[in-house]
Amino acid sequence: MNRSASDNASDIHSSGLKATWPRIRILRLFQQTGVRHLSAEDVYRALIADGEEIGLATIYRVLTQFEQARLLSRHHFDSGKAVYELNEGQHHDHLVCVICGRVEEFCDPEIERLQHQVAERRGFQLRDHALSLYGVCSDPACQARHGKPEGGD
Amino acid sequence: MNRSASDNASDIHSSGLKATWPRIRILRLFQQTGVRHLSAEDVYRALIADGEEIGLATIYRVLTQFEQARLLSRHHFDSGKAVYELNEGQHHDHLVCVICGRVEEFCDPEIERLQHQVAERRGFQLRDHALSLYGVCSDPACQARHGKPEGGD
DNA sequence: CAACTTAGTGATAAGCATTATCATTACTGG
DNA sequence: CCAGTAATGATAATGCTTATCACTAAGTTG
Ligand SMILES: [Mn+2]
Ligand SMILES: [Mn+2]
Ligand SMILES: [Zn+2]
Ligand SMILES: [Zn+2]
Repeated sequence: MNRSASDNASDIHSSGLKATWPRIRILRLFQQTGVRHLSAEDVYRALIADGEEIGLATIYRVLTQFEQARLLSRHHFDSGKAVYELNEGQHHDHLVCVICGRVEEFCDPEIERLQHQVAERRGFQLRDHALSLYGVCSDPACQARHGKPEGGD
Repeated sequence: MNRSASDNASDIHSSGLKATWPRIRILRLFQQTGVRHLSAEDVYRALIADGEEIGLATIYRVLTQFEQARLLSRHHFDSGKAVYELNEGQHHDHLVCVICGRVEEFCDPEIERLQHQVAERRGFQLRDHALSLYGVCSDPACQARHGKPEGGD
């Protein structure tokens, strides 16, 4: 389950990047299956808390490189900051709790199919899509703040 | 089809806001059915080009107020800046051309239904959702830049 | 394994969209 | 028309992200 530092180095190398210590530590952080979705700031804090001395600029640079290398994928939920997660191949979309921020993942093949159908009908060559559902999660503490059903637009 | 300044004033009043000149002009701009989806900067430029002297801060403030009043709705496509459109009641989602930026609207009741189903299964009280499809639109100029099918995440 | 070459790093400045501040202006109700 | 308060506009500040640049270290070569 846990991968070694040299495994990480290989992954980084095969993306055409030097296996530097910051990159190894950042990749390892995403592989340590804790919270899946991390912002640049989250990554920074986690590494600082772990005794590393890595600059925030490096975090941003490496996250961008890892995204281009398809090691990570990026999402923009409503928070205003980008979040990254380990790219493990299978596509999925997200449910985000508007109270506690919890993120759940789902994949609905029928929704995927219908999206392609919509694009095709309009003559669009589909490249990507973003689907996020926002609501109140099943946590009683979140439900307590009475969740009214979907409102607007 | 075209509504008068006093109609605009009524809409603004019934949202509990003073019918000021900047607000009337901003609302009118969205009602002049041209480009539906405008950023704060777009609105600013359009009004300046029309001889108005309205501050950018006012644009931002009024757009936020109009969104809260449900006169406008806001979206975050991949551009990094928020865009607003007239809220005419019926919900819809968006297809965005990654080459020319054109925005087309669609509404697929089946996708909507499946979204609710997903939320329900997870015990989420659905509040809102954002679905945007990104691709190359049917414009030959855009198609010319060979659109590969959907790639990633 | 040592010098070399160049990419990578970290501190910090800059950029960009958006929001806060505050003195001045202008709606609106009376 | 006037008072009172909300709104405006110039500008500073914020928050996230990217650019700059001197210094460091990964990888390579002999
Ligand atoms: Mn995910
Ligand atoms: Mn729209
Ligand atoms: Zn929650
Ligand atoms: Zn196009």
